[in-house]
Amino acid sequence: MKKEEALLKDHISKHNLKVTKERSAILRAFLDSERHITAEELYRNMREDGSSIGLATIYRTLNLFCESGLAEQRQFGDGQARYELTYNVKHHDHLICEECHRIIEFENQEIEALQEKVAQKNGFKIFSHKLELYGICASCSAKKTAS
Amino acid sequence: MKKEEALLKDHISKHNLKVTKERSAILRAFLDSERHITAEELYRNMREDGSSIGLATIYRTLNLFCESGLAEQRQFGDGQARYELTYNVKHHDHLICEECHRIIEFENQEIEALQEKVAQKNGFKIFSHKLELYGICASCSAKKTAS
DNA sequence: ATAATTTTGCGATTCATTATCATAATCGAT
DNA sequence: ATCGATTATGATAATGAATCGCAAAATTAT
Repeated sequence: MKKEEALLKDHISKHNLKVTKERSAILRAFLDSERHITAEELYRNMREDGSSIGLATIYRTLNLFCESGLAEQRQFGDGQARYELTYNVKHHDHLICEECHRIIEFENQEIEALQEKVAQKNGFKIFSHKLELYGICASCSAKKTAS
Repeated sequence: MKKEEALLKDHISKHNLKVTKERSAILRAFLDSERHITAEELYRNMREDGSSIGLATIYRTLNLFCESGLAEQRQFGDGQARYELTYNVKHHDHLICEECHRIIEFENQEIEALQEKVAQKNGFKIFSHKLELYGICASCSAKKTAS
């Protein structure tokens, strides 16, 4: 059993929930899918593979993944929530190309440390943060100057 | 005439738009209101003061403010867009208390510089960024440990 | 003032997400 | 394995924020 599956089952048993074939199937599909997927995209992917799981269940299950600590929900400003596996994944932030919508992950320990400093100065204890850099990537930039 | 009003009128005349009493009233109310206001809040504030301007017009006008460079729209993850005066206001980021929803603004030049460095390393040109620190403020923290 | 154009308010509409509810599946105890 | 209690599911309705369409009203250039 994969450790992601074990984590989910642990959360399920601790909260009097139930292991269902739908939840197992959605977890498998989620782990297989590209990062930063939306509920709709995951729904369509699974339908194409013959699944008959409903969209509401996808939403419910993705929320369950977030509650269990497997995943996190992100809002990149396009109106749809995106879900990302975060269990056993190093923390990182995002660079987003507004042209081709490519998402690059990065981590920067110096920035994290400075954030802590800012929080401390303001008497805050940080639980989470969101750092997103929006711009244009090298290849889109090249395409633009070419045209 | 305030410089905010002048900026808006400049944008209006450059785009063959029209100065209306609604737009002027919304601008006045917006400048008077607390920062990070939602369209609904601004709508309710104005209604309470006897305005009969419709909600759709508030939305349209706040978008106009953003297009004119007066304001910016922000998403703090509670599902409603918030609007903030940014014209003639120094750039800053946000600390958000998840307990009392207080929003503190801060600026940190070191972090900004590091962001540029990250972008450069990845071949990106940054247009904008979003840095939000979510946590609990000192007074809420004190209340919690007291109870 | 007139005509051309833009704006407004209202209600209808969209879109993502959640709630409802009847039926089905799961799980622990027998 | 079966039963009973509880939770999960799928379909659809409902929600809430934001936008759209349209007829009527307001604005601007002439």
